Amino acid sequence: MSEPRTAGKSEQTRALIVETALRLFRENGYEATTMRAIAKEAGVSVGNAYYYFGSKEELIQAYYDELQDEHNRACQAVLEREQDFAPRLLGVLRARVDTMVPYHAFAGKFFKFAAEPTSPLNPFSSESGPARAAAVAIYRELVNGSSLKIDPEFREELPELLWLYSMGIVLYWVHDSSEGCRKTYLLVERTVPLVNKMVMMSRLPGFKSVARELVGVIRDVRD
Amino acid sequence: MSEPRTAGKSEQTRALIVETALRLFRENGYEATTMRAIAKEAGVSVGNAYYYFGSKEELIQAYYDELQDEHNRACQAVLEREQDFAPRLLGVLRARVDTMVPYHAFAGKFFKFAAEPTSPLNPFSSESGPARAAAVAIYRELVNGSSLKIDPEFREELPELLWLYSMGIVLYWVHDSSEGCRKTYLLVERTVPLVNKMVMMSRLPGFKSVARELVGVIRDVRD
DNA sequence: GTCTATAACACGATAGAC
DNA sequence: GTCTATCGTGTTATAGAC
Repeated sequence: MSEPRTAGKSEQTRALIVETALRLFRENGYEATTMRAIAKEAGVSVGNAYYYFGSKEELIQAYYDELQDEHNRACQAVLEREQDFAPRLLGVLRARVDTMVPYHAFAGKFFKFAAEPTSPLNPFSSESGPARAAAVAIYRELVNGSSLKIDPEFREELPELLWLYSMGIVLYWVHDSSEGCRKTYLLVERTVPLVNKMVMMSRLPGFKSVARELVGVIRDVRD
Repeated sequence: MSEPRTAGKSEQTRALIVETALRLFRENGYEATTMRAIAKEAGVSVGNAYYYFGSKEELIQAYYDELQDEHNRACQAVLEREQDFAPRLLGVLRARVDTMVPYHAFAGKFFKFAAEPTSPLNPFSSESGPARAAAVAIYRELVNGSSLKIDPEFREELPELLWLYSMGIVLYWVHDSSEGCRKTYLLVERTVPLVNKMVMMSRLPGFKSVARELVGVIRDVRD
């Protein structure tokens, strides 16, 4: 019978490799960091690194997971604090940007992989399904915990729409070269009231039909 | 004095390399096609291929340029034929998808580079400035040639907004694995009436302010 | 199952000769 | 402008040790 310690050791090695990789990525950039350097710095062999991670790209998944955890924690605080829809949305999106900002310098290199349809890293892939579901769940909690009075069908789809909106913010952020990503924060602060206004308007007669139609489109083109 | 033929030869070699590369990309995919294979098939040395194109990635630019030309031609036909805003938009977007569909199999590999902020291939880069301006110009002609009665400030920004919308369609298309990209066509057909309706509504009192605010946001966060 | 050590491979890219 | 030779990289293979 093997000790439970064995599994612990394995996890330890895996974690060591990830930490080392992320540190080197941060210090020298993604492309300048070689698998040989990661292995050497972590004190393992190249073969061992490949035993745990099928490719250099796969190391990025660990970074995504870390980001997601961090964002989740930040969101819980926001959603406990705020009651209304707009401040909740603002807080969640600000938290999203906050967690990403420290990695802005090399996020672009990572983002490249997320953009590839065939990559498991892309947020629409089946492999990203659980991560995506977790992210959408935040927006569902955001919506459900607020006193938003809108069409139930629209309310059902709103979390996914908000997640898409957040992906748009991320897309802008990746390309934002302003100091401290000031412009991304500006984009969030200026668009949240707009989104809020449009959501509110969806109740008005004459706009219900637009909202309904929007729901129909989403359901038809969703994978 | 060198003959003008010399410059012609250079252009000839360059064109030969591009043609060969695009053909091989199409036949075997982007990643399976090596620079060695391109050079060999074109009858030049690897070093010579790199003399004309700084990287394998750079060969993709030629493909983009080709797509853009094709789309421009298709759009002229549409814009001569249609007068109203909605059919013009529908025609232009359908043409956009039409020109891309034959390349769907390997477009994803290309798209990856377009997503990288540091790449000259990305549509928001300064190197893409002229191509982007040409693309936005199509939407400007689309708007100006139609009898659309909207706020002048909003009208000024609408072409860029429509271009962004078209980029969203492209983004969806890249990930669309339905036969013949049926779902992308569906997305276009279902969202164009929605966009049209929202643009029309921007005239109504109570929505003018939203449209104005949107214009303000765009101007503030634009690079 | 976890790990080392080293060699080898194919590729993108570059150097330097002609 | 064009070539050949070479480099550095991600990745794989081999051949084992514990």
